[in-house]
Amino acid sequence: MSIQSEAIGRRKSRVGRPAKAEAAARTKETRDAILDVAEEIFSKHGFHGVTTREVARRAHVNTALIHYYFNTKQELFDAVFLRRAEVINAQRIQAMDDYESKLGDKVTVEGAIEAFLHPVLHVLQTGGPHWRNYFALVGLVNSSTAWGGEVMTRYFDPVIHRLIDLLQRAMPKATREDLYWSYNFLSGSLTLSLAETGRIDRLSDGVCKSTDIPAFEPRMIAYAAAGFRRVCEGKKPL
Amino acid sequence: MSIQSEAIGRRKSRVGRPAKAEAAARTKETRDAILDVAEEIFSKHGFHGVTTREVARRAHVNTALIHYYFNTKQELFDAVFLRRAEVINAQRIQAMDDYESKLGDKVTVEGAIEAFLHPVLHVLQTGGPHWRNYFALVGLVNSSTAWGGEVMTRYFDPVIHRLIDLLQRAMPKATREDLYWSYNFLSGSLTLSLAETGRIDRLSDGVCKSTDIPAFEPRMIAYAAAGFRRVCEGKKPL
DNA sequence: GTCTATAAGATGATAGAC
DNA sequence: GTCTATCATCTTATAGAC
Repeated sequence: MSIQSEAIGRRKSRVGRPAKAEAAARTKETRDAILDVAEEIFSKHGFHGVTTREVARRAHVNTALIHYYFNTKQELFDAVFLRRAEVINAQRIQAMDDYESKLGDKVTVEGAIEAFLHPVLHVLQTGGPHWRNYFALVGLVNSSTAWGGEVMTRYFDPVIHRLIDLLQRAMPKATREDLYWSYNFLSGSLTLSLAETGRIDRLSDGVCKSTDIPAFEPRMIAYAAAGFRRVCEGKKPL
Repeated sequence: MSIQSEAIGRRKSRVGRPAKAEAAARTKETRDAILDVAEEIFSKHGFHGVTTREVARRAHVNTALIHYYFNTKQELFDAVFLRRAEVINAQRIQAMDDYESKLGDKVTVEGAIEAFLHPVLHVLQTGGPHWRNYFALVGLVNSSTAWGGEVMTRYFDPVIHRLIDLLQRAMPKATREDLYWSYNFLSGSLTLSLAETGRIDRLSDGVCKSTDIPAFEPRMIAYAAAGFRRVCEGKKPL
């Protein structure tokens, strides 16, 4: 933000700078308002279930501004997806690097999975509704035949491969095939929970709440770790 | 089909019946052609990503016929979802009933999950592309915030509760909360795989194929059963 | 049951004033 | 940067002939 305004300010004399900086700040506010609204309704209704007019209306912004800032609806969608992916991916890579640095050859399946999951669950619990909307969108995209394969690959592959490498170190005899299949099960469990459809709330008649991260996290880690171990280093044949 | 044509035939004399039967058969063919096409493209692009014109075009049918047979686009979608749900749900309930009758108090976690999964995987492998499309649609709907909670509850709750009861019998000390959370993890793993997004194919660089049921089934059962046991009857605290 | 024609409205996107 | 006005097209759905 300050970098951008200084770069612009350079063209004019010093007295022009505060005004420029204010304008740049307002630009960013408008852009973010559009992104936040788009994120929310894309996560509920998918790409085709959202109109640029609806985004504009809810962001209290003129329809033409959507195209001024993002050109097309598709590019708006991509911008929504990318914005938080960059942030969370860096955190997850960092968490896994830190964990491996600390444990070395003593990395465990539980530890690896926790390092992989925790940044997501932490921001879900403390990051406010925007992050909840974002991860609901990730959950939806991940299960979509038209988008899931390509988009998820584009944005999330490096993080996944970091996890697979860690797990391979925890289970040196595991085959790549077993690791990838198991990861697919983990991914499904995680993204369905992120989608927060309220399904488990209805199914359990209120016993479980889809937004209850403290109930979710330890169970998710225990369930996935036990599953990985059984598939990747099980004594009995499958 | 034969029941329907006889019911219609009753109104006219015997000579009218062959013609009536033929007309009824053609009606059913047209209806099914529309449903099959709708199923295919709904599963790829979701409710809003499909137009009734596109369904009509691909089914080689006039646009007005969509509305003649199904009234609205929403009712067409519901008909697509219901058609195979009835078939597969009956099979799954039957498989779990048979399993419990045979094993009685000796039901196992693996056995219960297999009875729950196998009818789905069997029809996926032997039922042709229509069933693949159908389950991809179920996977998409299950992760959708707008549809997932309500629609899945409406169509699939009885089957799930039958599984939970079986698992409770296999693990008498398990709490409802642990059972429902674990089921949610199983559900995510299953529906992501059903969605067949090609994600695992890309991620594993071809080592795993999302359509490879014989590779999927034993791993899925082993992974889920180990997860359930760990969460629902784990000795160590989570 | 199947067709043509069309209503009635929404949609993504742009041009051009300010 | 933000607005108004508008284009060209597509959408669901229906009326009415055959």
